[in-house]
Amino acid sequence: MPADLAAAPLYREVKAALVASLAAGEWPAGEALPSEAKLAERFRVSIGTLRKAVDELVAERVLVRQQGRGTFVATHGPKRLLFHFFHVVRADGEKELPEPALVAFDRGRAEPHEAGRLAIAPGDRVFRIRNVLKLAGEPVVLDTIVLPQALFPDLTEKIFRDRDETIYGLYQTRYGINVVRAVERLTARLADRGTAKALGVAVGAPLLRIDRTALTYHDRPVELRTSLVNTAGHEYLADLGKGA
Amino acid sequence: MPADLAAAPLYREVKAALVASLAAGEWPAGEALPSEAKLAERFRVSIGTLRKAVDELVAERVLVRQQGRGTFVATHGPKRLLFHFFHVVRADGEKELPEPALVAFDRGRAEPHEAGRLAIAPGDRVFRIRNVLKLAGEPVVLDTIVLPQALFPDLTEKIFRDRDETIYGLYQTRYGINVVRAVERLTARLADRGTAKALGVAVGAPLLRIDRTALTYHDRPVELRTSLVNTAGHEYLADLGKGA
DNA sequence: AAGTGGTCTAGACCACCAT
DNA sequence: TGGTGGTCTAGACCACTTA
Repeated sequence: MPADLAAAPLYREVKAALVASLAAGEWPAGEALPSEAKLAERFRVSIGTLRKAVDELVAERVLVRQQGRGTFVATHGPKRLLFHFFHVVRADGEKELPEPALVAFDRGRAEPHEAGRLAIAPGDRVFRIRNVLKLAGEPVVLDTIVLPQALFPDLTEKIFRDRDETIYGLYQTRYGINVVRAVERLTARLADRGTAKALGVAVGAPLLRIDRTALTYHDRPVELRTSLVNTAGHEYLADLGKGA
Repeated sequence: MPADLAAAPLYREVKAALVASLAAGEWPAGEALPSEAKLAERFRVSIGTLRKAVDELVAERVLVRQQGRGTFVATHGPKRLLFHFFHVVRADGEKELPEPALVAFDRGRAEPHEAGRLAIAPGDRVFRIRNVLKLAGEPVVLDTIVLPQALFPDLTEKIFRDRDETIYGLYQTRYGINVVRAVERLTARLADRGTAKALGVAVGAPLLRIDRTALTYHDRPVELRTSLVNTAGHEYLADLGKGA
């Protein structure tokens, strides 16, 4: 009997099954998965094969292993934010946790270009949230977040403002939406009046613009974010070739 | 007998030994390494352990495996350039190979800030090379490359201009210098007169500035490159969370 | 057909954590 | 002490390339 033409290796099937369970919320954020021995039994594979599947999810930072304790769904704490989702650092290279201040929280409709990137229909309801991020007390980044209301049904300004965790942490713990990846597109722009005022720069000053699409399992988009960064004293740090 | 406090796993030692051999040029660019069975024998480890070491080097794109053929030192061809070291894409997302045009080739001395990043002494001899990169026939990027002369002893304008491969390919094949990683720092700047002319934009137009340090084995810096990008029709694409 | 990397398994032992 | 992940090994078999 000929082999399947596009037969995926067993460990990929196991990985896909794990991702399906994760996407279904079988193991909530921070929860321990069953032990590797039990998972291997459940999928009827050897422990080596199971480990290879988990290895890949650990490399993608979806899962976290802790020797002696178990394997966990990675949580969105300050460390993960700083190391993997916030690349603006001081010009001297020092990393610093941004301090967000809510500027506006509105409801609206998705523009066509937003709808395309969010995989929703133009005109669908969205939240528009605006934040100023301070670094060392100085406003450096102006963020505009666009969220499909369908994914965050009961979100309110109060909930957003009173969260005691990171923004992606809120998505994860309250809405079961786990951001696992993001794609960023960077361009240079000139500051308009509103932005100049918010960031304390001159109109026409050069700004770094970051257009981010945040994705959950299966590369489903869940958030759009535009960041305007004053790079007078900060820069965007990218590391190529480590596995990116 | 107590275990070593900071004992590295065997496969890490094997990996370090492989990197040492690579850095020493034991297997030149594009050459096949000995088979996994032979390498396992050489390091006196099981094939599984040897494979784990090679796995990591493959993930870092230092080595390339080809089933049925062997394991090779990764070469710097157009594909590797496009996928891992050149992140400027058209605004519609299409990737395109840049076409470089040499603008200037000079010898000079390292400025203090350059010396720091290149791990050489201020005043050491360097090459300064300026390129304009065209995309779809239009000038989009102005590159300034700084190279320590000590690492590229016989480099001349003619050699640089007449190469029939990528720039990193030239470093690799002619000088045995294999760029395996790069760190990029991005900021927004306004175009000065010279840059505006080279890129065909107005003085004061916003440009994306990329400061890259290219590294070889053991994170030794080998090249500094400053790119000024006209992001009117292009953008810098970064993928977070895939392993970056 | 011979040689290479790719997958899968089974089991032993170690290091770490909770109790 | 028992359970967890981490390492290392040995071997079988498969898929692919080259000649």
